[in-house]
Amino acid sequence: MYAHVDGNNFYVSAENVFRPSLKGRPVVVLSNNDGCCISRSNEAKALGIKMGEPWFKVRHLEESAGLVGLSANFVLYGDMSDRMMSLAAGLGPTQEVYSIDESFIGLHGVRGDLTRRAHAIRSRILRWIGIPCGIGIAPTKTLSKLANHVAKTAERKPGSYPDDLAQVCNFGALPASDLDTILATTEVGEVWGIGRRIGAQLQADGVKTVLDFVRLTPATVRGRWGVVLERTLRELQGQPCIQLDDCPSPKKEIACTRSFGRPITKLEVLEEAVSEFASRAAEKLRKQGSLAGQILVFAHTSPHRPGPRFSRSLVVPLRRPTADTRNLVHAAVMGLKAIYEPGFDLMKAGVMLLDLMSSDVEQGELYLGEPFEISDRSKLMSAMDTLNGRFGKGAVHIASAGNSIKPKQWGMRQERKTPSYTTSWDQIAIARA
DNA sequence: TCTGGGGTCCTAGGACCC
DNA sequence: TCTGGGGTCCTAGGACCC
Repeated sequence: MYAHVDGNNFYVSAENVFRPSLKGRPVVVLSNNDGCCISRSNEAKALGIKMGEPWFKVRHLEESAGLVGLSANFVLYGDMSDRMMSLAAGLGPTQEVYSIDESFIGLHGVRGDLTRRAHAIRSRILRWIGIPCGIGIAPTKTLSKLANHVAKTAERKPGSYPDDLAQVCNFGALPASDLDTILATTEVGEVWGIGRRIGAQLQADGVKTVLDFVRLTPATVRGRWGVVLERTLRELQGQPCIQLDDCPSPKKEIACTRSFGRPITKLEVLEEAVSEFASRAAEKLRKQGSLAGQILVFAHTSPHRPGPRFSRSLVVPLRRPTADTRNLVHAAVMGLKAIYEPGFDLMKAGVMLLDLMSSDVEQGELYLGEPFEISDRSKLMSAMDTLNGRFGKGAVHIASAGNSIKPKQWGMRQERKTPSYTTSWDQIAIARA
């Protein structure tokens, strides 16, 4: 048995904890550059605001409907997530943290009434952290996510499902006929692993509900859509195919990319941005103990704006695998210079580290220039990481990433950001009696 | 004026090997 | 008329997830 736990409207709920006056109002949290809505309160959903909807299209609702738009505060959300995950872990012996607001819990060996246990954990998370959660329980991961969907929908839209399934929904405790009724009232597109494209194809074939889908045969599904969807089908039929992954393997690629707050045309400014992206990516790389064999750099104009288009990328092989910021920045800037052309309003750029490998297997070399020791290089980098950890991001950085005296010309727009209530001493929340 | 960022996996096709 | 069998590696593109 598996449980799936996730926070309702997670980013908005995290903001609500520190600004209770937002409760009951339509609130959205915006992506970087205050671009799109990436989390919506129930009231915002009720206004018809879609996931990913551009802010400029819904902004008029500030006046007419009291809509509140907040810039994303990922530091706050990350910290609230850690707290929520540690409580969710109390549900069973193993946990897979699947995303910032979701985890799967393995329930193997857990005795007693699972539904009651889940309700208790849910109350604890609400009381101690302030985040409302949904919990789904079922024999497979895919079914547990679906059960959670039912738990949430039953709470948000009374009458859509039996009321007693609200907040916590345990498929394992349901008679088969009740489960069929639930599957028959749930659209096939709600299933984890069925996206827009395949959802539309299934609909066109007359497979409209989850029950319709579950009644197909694995062979049919495999023949038409492949092994991935076959696995989803089997999971829905109750056959576990996706293991709990409680010890995630290191990333195979690491990216750092950004849209700019305004168009950039000058190479010098781009060089600063790309240096910064490569530095950030290098930090992530060292954190997971890897080396990169190649680095990709790209820049492009906005796909939404008229005018001449530009979009280019280049993969720069590194002479030898490295996690040294200086090598990675150098390679990224060389790549940028090779693809750059003047005369375009560039709106986005980024780097990706590719061909990652463990730093345990670093290959030495015969080098006929200045001799160096591998360990000296990593000492410098870990000194940098330690300083930045203690004194804040960018306290020590590479010169080509710009300096703090001159304001960044390529920064993001973030006009509505809330304080880092839980992670910064000078922004800590103050309780008043 | 204005549209995010970061990942994974699978498949097909081409080049190349013996 | 008719054109082997088995394999690897790489890339691009498509689909999905949050």
